[in-house]
Amino acid sequence: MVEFADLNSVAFDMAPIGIVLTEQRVIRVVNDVFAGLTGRRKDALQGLSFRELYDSPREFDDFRDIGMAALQRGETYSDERLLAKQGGVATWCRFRARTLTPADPLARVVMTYAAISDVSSGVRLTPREREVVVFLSQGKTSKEIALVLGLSPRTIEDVRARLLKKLQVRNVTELLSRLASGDF
Amino acid sequence: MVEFADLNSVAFDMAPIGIVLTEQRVIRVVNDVFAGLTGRRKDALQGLSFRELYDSPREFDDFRDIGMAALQRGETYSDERLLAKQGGVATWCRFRARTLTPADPLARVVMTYAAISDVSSGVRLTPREREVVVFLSQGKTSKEIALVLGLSPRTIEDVRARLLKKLQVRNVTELLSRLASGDF
DNA sequence: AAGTGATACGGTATCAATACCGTATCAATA
DNA sequence: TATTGATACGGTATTGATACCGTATCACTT
Repeated sequence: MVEFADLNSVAFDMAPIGIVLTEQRVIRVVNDVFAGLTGRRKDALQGLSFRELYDSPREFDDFRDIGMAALQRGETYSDERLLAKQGGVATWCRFRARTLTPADPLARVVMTYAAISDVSSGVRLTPREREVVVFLSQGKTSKEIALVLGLSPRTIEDVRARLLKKLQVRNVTELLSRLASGDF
Repeated sequence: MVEFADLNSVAFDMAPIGIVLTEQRVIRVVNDVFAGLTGRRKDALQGLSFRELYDSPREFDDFRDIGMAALQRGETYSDERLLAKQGGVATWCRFRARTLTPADPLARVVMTYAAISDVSSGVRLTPREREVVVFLSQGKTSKEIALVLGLSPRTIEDVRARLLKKLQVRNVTELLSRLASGDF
């Protein structure tokens, strides 16, 4: 049987989720899965600024402002975001962050990235479909959605049908379940 | 600055998700967050069978069968499920599992639990309700669930009705939506 | 100029889900 | 002992969802 310290590092590296630890936004530790998400080698990530992983400096700064309040309160911050992969491909991720130093939140942060779906290889939804899927995820019926959008319930059923066909599922609950688990 | 090995274990323990490594379903390694999710001490979890974390042996066995196929293919298995906390409170989690030993999947598994919401608003779900809500979150129909559990579809509809009444929602999609957003 | 995909809407048929009615067993407990 | 809650099942009625049929407009692209 493997010894305890070894198992710890195995659990860290093989956890089915990307993990990265930064100090003042400089990458100090990553696990194998995170390296895979970024399409870079582990040693290439060491010491790299987190800025390099975003497409634009603005995206980078956005998070610094958005997540800061939660971090200072010692809470876990979470959202969904794109993680840039080398080669232009992006991965849609559930992102979570927690600081180890609430007084100076960015001094040491542990972040996780759970891949939801590859936007590049995924199915493209139309604006109307994206609009409706939000109402569907709130448990609204076709009639209720039609009322809000000022359309015929029949039209909402059309959008539902298009969504089910595009994503190859049998009902809306399965659609939402697969969206949440990143099957698309 | 702290040395590398230390940072690794910090990243492991402070990652904003629960991580647990099991060997033949016996808990070998857990991080601080997982211990917190279960309401138990880290040392109390060491060596414990995973069975102890579920209310009934049936709930325990359910997963073993459901996730096995994906694990054998070396893929990450994921669903949403309730993790029982000591004291009766349950936490709705995004669950992910990956085996390190595809030939004998349960020999060594790393699992993560990302807390979605505490079902803590005075609502207590029964074992059967918890069992069924997992299938519902996968978009399964009453007939499909009845087949798997060896019950009448009529009985599954009873459980559905109890869940809707308990959580004061009008349909299953709304139930799942509120679970996912932490409204309970 | 023709074709394609998205939008919007109507009808209809079928299946699933929800909401009631009822009975019955069983375990816990007041 | 009586009651309560969970489980399990049957019937039935209504609403919602899904799957087809059709037409039509509009923007965009071959």
